Amino acid sequence: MGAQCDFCGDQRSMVYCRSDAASLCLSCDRNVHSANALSRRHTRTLLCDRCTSQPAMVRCLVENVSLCQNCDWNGHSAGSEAAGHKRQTINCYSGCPSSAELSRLWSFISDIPNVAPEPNCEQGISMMSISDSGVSNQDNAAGDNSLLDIASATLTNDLDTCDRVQSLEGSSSGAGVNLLPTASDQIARPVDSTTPKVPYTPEKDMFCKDTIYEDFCVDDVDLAFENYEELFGTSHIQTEQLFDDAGIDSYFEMKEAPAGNADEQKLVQPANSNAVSADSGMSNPVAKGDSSVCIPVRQARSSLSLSFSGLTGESSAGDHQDCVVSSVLLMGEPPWHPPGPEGSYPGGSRDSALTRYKEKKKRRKFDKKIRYASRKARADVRKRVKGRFVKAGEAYDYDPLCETRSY
DNA sequence: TGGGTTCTCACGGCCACAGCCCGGA
DNA sequence: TGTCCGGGCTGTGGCCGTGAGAACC
Repeated sequence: MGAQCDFCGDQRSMVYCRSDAASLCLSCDRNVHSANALSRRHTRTLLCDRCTSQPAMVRCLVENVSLCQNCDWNGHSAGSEAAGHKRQTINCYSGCPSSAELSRLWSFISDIPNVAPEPNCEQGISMMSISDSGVSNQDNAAGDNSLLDIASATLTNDLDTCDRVQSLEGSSSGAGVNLLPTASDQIARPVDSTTPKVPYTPEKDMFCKDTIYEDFCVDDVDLAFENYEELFGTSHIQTEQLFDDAGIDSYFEMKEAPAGNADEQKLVQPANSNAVSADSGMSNPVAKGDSSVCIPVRQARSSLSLSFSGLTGESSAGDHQDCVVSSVLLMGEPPWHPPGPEGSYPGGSRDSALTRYKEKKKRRKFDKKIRYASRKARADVRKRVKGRFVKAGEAYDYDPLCETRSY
């Protein structure tokens, strides 16, 4: 480390905020991200110990350093001495966690500075959400129905996932490149503050212990799907196209197909693209509690890579590293898929599901990519008259902040 | 079956202004 | 060659007007 905090310029920076593209010390992190509800939603993670400029994705347990994707790959490439180093993924968080909470989140960090609770951040840890992608010290409270838990569970039910984990443990490039855990399915997955905290059992993720899918809650998934949209910018356009290509109806038709084995389901899937096959992964019965049927992770992964191909040059490595999509695509069920035995639609619920989907799609702006978050933030709070911006200090009929009128 | 009316939806323009971009000093 | 300055341009969200298409009579 050694980089100074971008905010105060005084303290050593420790965390990286992708939304702000800033390295911050913990104190400034709390100050900056307790300012308002929007800033509290920024997901942060540790700073890479090696380059001190990128968000860390994994923790090398041997070298005891946090590494970003590039440094990880560079340092643990096949053939290198460190290729076999055991690594753990590093959690993201949002909200305003205290130093104690961060200590629990990052147990491997011994020198977390003490940070006083932020009075503006009334909920503390309850406000905080942890993006669990591999490591946490929290016990896995059974029944905590978190999306990420489900995502992890989905992975852990797949033998391929074991391969994946092993590949993470071993070489990060070269011969193992095909099995290389993409940023999308390997690393920290930010979660909106509204998403429940994620309990975690390290053994579960790292060693593919059995996991069950009880308490799968569609509401959680809905939340996550919103997050996915919110966080993903461009790449979700692919997702829309994905649905558009196959058509949402085709998806529901697929879901209504006789609940046979996976092969039968494959037969009724639209087979026009790999992207659609990602859908097939999403419709996999894994989340129904059938641990005997697993998502073909390699298939899903290849689909993921297609999805990510939509990232433009403007997308930073961090965009890849956010990879909420992994949570969504790998979690076994589409976000609007209702819970219930066999995942079937009771009479009439198909229409409601379709309606919900359409409403969500309507709310979304798939074709819009925010290029300048600062401008968006300003526009979000700018006063208007009949939708038009007004000069500062002039009469307005709409204030996004308080929805009051000046006259 | 064709014409008229109504409704829904999509799209673009408008507004202010911070910050980006780029040319010139 | 690098830095600074200033002017022009860009992009942001909500509302409204307009046109296209669907639905109905």
